[in-house]
Amino acid sequence: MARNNGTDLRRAILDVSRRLLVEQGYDQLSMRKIASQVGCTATSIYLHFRNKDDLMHTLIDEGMEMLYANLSASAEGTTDPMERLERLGRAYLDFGIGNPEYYEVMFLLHPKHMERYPAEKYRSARRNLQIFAETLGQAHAAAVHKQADFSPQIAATLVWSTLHGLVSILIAQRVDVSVDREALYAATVARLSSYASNIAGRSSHPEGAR
Amino acid sequence: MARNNGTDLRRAILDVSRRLLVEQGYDQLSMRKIASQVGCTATSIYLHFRNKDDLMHTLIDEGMEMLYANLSASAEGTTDPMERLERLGRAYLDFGIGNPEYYEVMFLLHPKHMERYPAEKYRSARRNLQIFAETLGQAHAAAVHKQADFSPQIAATLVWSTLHGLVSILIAQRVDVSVDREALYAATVARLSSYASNIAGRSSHPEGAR
Amino acid sequence: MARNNGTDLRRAILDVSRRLLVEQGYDQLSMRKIASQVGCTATSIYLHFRNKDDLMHTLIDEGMEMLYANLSASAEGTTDPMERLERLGRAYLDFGIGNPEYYEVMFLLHPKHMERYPAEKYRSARRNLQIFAETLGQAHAAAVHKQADFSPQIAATLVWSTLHGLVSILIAQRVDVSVDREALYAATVARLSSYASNIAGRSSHPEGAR
Amino acid sequence: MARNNGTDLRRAILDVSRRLLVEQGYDQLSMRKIASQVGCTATSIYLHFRNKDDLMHTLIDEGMEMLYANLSASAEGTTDPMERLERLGRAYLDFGIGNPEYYEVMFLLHPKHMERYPAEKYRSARRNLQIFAETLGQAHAAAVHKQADFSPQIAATLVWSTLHGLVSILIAQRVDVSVDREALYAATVARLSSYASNIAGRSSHPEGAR
DNA sequence: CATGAATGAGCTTTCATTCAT
DNA sequence: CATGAATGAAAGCTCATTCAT
Repeated sequence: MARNNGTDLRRAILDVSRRLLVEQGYDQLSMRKIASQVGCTATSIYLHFRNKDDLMHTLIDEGMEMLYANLSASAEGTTDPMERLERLGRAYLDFGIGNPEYYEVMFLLHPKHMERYPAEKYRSARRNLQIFAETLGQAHAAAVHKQADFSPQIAATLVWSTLHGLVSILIAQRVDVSVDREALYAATVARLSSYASNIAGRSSHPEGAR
Repeated sequence: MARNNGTDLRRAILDVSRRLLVEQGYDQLSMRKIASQVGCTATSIYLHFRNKDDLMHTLIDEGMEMLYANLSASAEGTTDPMERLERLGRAYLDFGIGNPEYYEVMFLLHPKHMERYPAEKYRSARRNLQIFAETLGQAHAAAVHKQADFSPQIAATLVWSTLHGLVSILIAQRVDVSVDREALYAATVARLSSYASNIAGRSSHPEGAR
Repeated sequence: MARNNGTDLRRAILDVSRRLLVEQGYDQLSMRKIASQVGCTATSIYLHFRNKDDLMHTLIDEGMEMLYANLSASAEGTTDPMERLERLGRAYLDFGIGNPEYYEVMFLLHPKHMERYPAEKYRSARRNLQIFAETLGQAHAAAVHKQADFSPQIAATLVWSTLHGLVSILIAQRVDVSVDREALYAATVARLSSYASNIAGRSSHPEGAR
Repeated sequence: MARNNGTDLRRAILDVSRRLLVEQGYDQLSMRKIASQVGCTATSIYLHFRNKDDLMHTLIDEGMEMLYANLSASAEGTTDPMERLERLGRAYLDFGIGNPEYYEVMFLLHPKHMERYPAEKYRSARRNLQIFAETLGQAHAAAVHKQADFSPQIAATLVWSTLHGLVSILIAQRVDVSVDREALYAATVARLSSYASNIAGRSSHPEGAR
């Protein structure tokens, strides 16, 4: 109630918005509700954000940061590319499943709903993709002298697509309850390595196999 | 304005709804907008659909039927499980990319937005999943006498998750324009076979294993 | 479903309307609902009633008839004016409490809601009032040679007002649950005789008696 | 259009609502109509009242306060219970006839139409009933050492029922124009004392008391 | 920096009623 | 005698946003 300054209010608005988003979903989120939870007037929000879109964009940016932080942390302390990759995969899945409504705004919300969000901003996802790409590149480098089937960028996109596929069918509650979540998790993460393999060509199974 | 009969109007409402859905997104879709595009009154829609949910559900049902038809047709004339699997995969991707409007209601819409849609209806997706599961099972049978890492049901879910992942990041326009779509397609479809492999254990990479 | 002729349909509409009225109240009553319960189209109702008001008026008329029948029956077989009066009172209360929604349309509905109901029609209540007035007159005659404080018409209106007062506070659920209904009933009915007394002047507290 | 402050608007909304209520009846009363009469937008009403019910409840509360004030004032300066009772009766009738709009929401509206009005609130009528009960109790005390036929609470309810009966048939315009209003008034008020008598047993018919 | 008041557009849904058949 | 299709009006309510203070 007593607030020091405007920065605090901005912070409070963002925190409340994120919480409401996570708790109630995007289309339950209104300026009025945010204001009432923050303890200010709806009008005050406009002092800190140009409009609702601006607020959402800031939220998305923060979400991307959070995800990036999670991914970075998950990979720390490991240099083995394959282990890194699996850890990154787990971290991504954990983030998505753990913050479903947030994830929804970040990745599932139709751009048409967020018309004024500058297209390039969505590509802040790119940095999150980059961390995968780098790891895949390392795996490629480790396996050496083999031709790639596709570029690291494509490999990273495929990794993402795979992870995103799992996250989103889980979020959307489309998976039959009888299916074991952990099995899906484990299998999905385990398969990520094969994308690295493909960059490196079949050679990454090879020496041992032969 | 002049319309032959009620069936036409019903059809027109469904078509317009789909179009608006993909053009403007779910929460921009209103009975009024539909009506205005169709060229009738909002009230008239209620002559054909009990309410907005009913309209959506019909859309979902139609989509599920279409998808099923596509999948069935794609697999016809092939008995080789691996080829079947790839064809199914292609068909799924084609459907999703080619009918983003349908796909959006069918798989991207959060159930929270469609509260009154009977849970069991979402499982009409199950039939579409089943067709994958059967094919995976055939592959398993073909590769014989090896333990499965996971059940056909899980394998099918993973296949779906993989396909859905690609479809939805494409629909949501989250993929960098510089990335080659066909490469993503090809790589994704090519990987589906590995799910069959895993059901059959590593033996399906036969030569080295033996 | 199979219906003989139009008279039957008219009858069915009225019966269903009355039932719906009793069960769900006036403002839940719509032409559509009636039609659906009757098993015909809303349009068909208009073949038998000019509009909703016309239907309601017919219903009110029937209600008045019912009430009149109840009152008549209740008084049969008694010639003692005082006993007749009490029986009439009971019958009125029973009708009102037993058909609250019906009673509401008949006596509580603001004329503004039923604008086109010819004012004189409301006075079909008059016949119901008349039966009270007659009984009060008989009591007057029995007590003889005393001046009346007010006319039988006024006495009847007062009787009605008293009964209506009780019925309507009960219907409107304004009476505290701790109050014994039967005590209210009994006291109200018992007091009706005093209206007769007043017509007959104080003499009916028979000076001769004391 | 130009308005000093929000209190004025709130007041205006309440006043207009009452007027429209009596002019057109409850179910013709809409937020839009109120707004248009007040000269503001329908939305503005929601700045002062949570919803339509809230508006109605405020109206009821105001009415109850007014009635209580009138009753209190009417009885001031008299200690004789019988005179007090008659004055209270007059005051009640005057209020009802004089403020049919208030009276309608307060006592004629079926709770079904006002679903969300907390049941206990309707019992704010209790305070108004209490003032009758006390006066009846005083009469009982004055007449002493006689058994009551019924409790003061029942007596008060009967008094109310009697008064309400008259008010509501008058408001609903169900009384034949040829009937003299003042006669109804006078007779009704005069009869109230008999309720006190009954509490006190027949002893209040003085001959026994003497 | 913040607010209270107000707005206009929009929402889904229900209604009584009409008209061509 | 009955229908299916359609309508225009209206309902209660929520929304993002603005403006004067």
